[in-house]
Amino acid sequence: MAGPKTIFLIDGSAFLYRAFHAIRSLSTSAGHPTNATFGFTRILLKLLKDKQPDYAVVFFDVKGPTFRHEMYEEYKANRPPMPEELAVQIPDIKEVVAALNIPLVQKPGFEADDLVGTYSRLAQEQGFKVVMVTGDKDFIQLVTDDCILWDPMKDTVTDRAKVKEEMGIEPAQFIDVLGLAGDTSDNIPGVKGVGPKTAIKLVAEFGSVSGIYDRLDDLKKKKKLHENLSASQKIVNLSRDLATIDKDVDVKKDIEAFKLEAFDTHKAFELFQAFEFKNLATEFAEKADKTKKIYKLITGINELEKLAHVLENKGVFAIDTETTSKNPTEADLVGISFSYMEDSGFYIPVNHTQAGDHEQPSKEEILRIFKPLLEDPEIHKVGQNIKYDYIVLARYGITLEGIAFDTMIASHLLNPGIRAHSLDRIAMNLFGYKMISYEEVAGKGKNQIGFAEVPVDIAADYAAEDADITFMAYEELKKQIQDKGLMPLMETVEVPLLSVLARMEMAGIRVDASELFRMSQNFESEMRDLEKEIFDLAGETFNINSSQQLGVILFEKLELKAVKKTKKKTGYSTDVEVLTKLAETHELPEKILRYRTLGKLKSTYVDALSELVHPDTGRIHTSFNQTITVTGRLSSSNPNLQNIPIRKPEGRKIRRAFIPAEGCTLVSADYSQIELRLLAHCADDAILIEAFNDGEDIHTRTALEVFQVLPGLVTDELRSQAKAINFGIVYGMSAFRLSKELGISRKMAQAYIDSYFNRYSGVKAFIDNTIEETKKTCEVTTLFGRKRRLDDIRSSNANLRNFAQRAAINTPIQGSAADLIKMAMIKMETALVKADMASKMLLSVHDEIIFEAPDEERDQLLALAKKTMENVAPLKVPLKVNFGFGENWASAGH
DNA sequence: CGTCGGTCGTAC
DNA sequence: GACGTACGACCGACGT
Repeated sequence: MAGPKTIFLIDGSAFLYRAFHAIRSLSTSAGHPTNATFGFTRILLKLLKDKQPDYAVVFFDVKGPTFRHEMYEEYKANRPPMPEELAVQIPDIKEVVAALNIPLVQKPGFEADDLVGTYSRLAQEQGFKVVMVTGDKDFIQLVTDDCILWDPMKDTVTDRAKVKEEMGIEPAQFIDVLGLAGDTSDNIPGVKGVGPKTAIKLVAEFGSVSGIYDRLDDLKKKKKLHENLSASQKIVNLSRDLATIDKDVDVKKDIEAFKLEAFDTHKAFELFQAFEFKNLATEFAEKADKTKKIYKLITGINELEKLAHVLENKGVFAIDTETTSKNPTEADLVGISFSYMEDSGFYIPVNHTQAGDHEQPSKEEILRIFKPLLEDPEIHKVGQNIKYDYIVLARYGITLEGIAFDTMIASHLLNPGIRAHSLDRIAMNLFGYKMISYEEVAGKGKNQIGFAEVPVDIAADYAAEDADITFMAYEELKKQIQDKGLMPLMETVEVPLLSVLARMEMAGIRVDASELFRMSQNFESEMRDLEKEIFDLAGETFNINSSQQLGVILFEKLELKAVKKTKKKTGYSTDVEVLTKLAETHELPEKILRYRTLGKLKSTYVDALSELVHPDTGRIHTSFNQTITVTGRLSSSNPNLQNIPIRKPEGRKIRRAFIPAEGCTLVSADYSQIELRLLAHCADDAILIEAFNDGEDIHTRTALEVFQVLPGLVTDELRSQAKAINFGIVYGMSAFRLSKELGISRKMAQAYIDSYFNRYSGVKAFIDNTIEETKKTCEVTTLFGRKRRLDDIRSSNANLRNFAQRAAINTPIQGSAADLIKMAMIKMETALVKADMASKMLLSVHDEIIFEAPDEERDQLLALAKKTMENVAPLKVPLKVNFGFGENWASAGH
């Protein structure tokens, strides 16, 4: 770049305050304030990005008296001390400045202003152009032809021409203006009745303070002003001196020292991550130093055998498969990668179409070499979502044994509250490492190619990196899991479960495709009829699926009384509750309700299920996800088989399409009242425990307790109300909700709740204790050591706090139930193998396990499951399992 | 043509 | 405001 060099002199102290006040509140999850740090960082980055300076320096004040205090005792005496919230951020801000490699200068006894003044002079003397970065008008006095003032927050520039034009004075004369006007914020007195405007006028006319006093008589006509000026000559001179920025501070004179260097990106990344500036952290995450990483493509038979041998000797390694599909049940192997030490990885192409000059050993050859290794339980494997690799390898006749750790599961156990457990995110969080993205190797959008089409050399780096990072993450996450006491849960529950789930997913469940097809046709025809009736009633056609359009029809065209708004207040609510109410006054809402029911069943279930029937197996293979829920429950997707309808007859019919293989029966085993039993156990509640120990009907018992009726006088109605209360307790229900649920007054609902807690005093104490304890640690724990952070329990926002309190009650109950059924699944799997049975576990629906048993094994399975499931863990109350079986899922229910 | 928030409805 | 945990279809606004 031609022309003189430019230096930016940054008034750090002023920006501290401005940033602090500009952003009202921002803090880390641990509560450390970060608002000033964030604001300051943003200003700095904006400066660096927009102006691309070659030279810059930040100045700060130093705490303590300055030479101005010596001149004037009252200097800044009216300033309150720096707020504690801001003071604690100053070290943070200095760290940011250091990480961005911006020189920082401060000097005891001087303010940032004086350093700016001094360096602006020095820089100009050394041939620099100067930009003073500040919002403070006092600096106008320093403006020259080579020194301007820039306010980055307002993006305004003040140069000599502007000062002359707007004030009619030279910048240096601004000192006299300040002397006359004073500065209330610095507690510098000026002339009474003289503000900036008058001061500027006076200086413009008389040239300076001394000029004014030389010709004071010229102002005789303005009596008051004359009087005030004469009375304060001493003060004006003092104020003028105080406002004069020192340009002769004794400092190092070398401006070249302020030449900027590259950021310390890694340090900046770590700081931004610690401060929880997520976007900035991502921005600063390094395209890490990949030069030290050694990734090798392995193709020759000798090399393959050598690698297998090394892996065997290491005893633990990371494995990752590359395939043709995200769905493991239909994924063909494209390559396999391994890593057994940091910064190293190996890729074995198995089935690439773009092999280049590389020989590709045959699939058979590779599998022959690696199969013994992969099936050896003594050789430990770690992976990222290794359930996927398990299923893929199983399709090639390899049963992955010795699975020791899964980084995705570890990440979730450590932090179930977030959903991002991809290896990319883990690498970013643990190492600040940006991995090669899939788009980078395979393109994106419609241009994206399959992994098999990615050239082998490129694929090798991508795939080997996956294994490498997985191994590195394993070593780090293993420590964290140990530190947090989560290893027992990991080793005895989650890791053993993963292969159980893999086998369940592979098994799938058979569906009667023709039955689904029939249902789809029937729904469609009824929906067509309904559609016609709806349009007739509405007097026009519209999209029935659009609640927005429906709202307009109902509440504007037909002028039905709107019952409520939608949650986010974006429009009229048209949900079941509203439409049911409206159905009393108009025919249309009922038709809509029916249309909705059918549409839901058709699109979400019948049609979606048909789409997902596996071409080879004729069965549906869901995914059971271990790393989604905050409580530790499993979730199911593609399709979700955990929300197949059951409550209403027409929906329940869908279960008839789920059928056993030829010669088999579907068996359903569900834990009875598992959450209430866990509540009894956790709360140690005498009545609940007694009721379960005596095998009572728990809802009837609650009716007895809450409504204080005699045994034998509990009607169905009372039992059903008690059931609602029992459910509500586990969820932390309010009187409002219970009153709506039961159609009673809020007062009455509250009375029921009071009565419940009066009788079940153990439950009451448990709830109170749990909330108190959670406040201390911000963490809840299940019976088996699963943890969930609930920082909001300390929130000043009542909404967030109440939510956290309800979660604090529900999570130990729901989560312990999840732990229990997971353990039951593992034990069932082992028991089935041990008994050498052909029965298979197919599904798990929170408190229920679905099996497929050969007809002749059915009774054996019932006995085995009863024994295994009911004895999965000793509690203060017995566990009870109910069974059902039949020729489809509907009849296997109870 | 994808993404994303909003609404609604299904399960335990 | 107002009951915990999920998945997913559909709409419509918005950005490419």
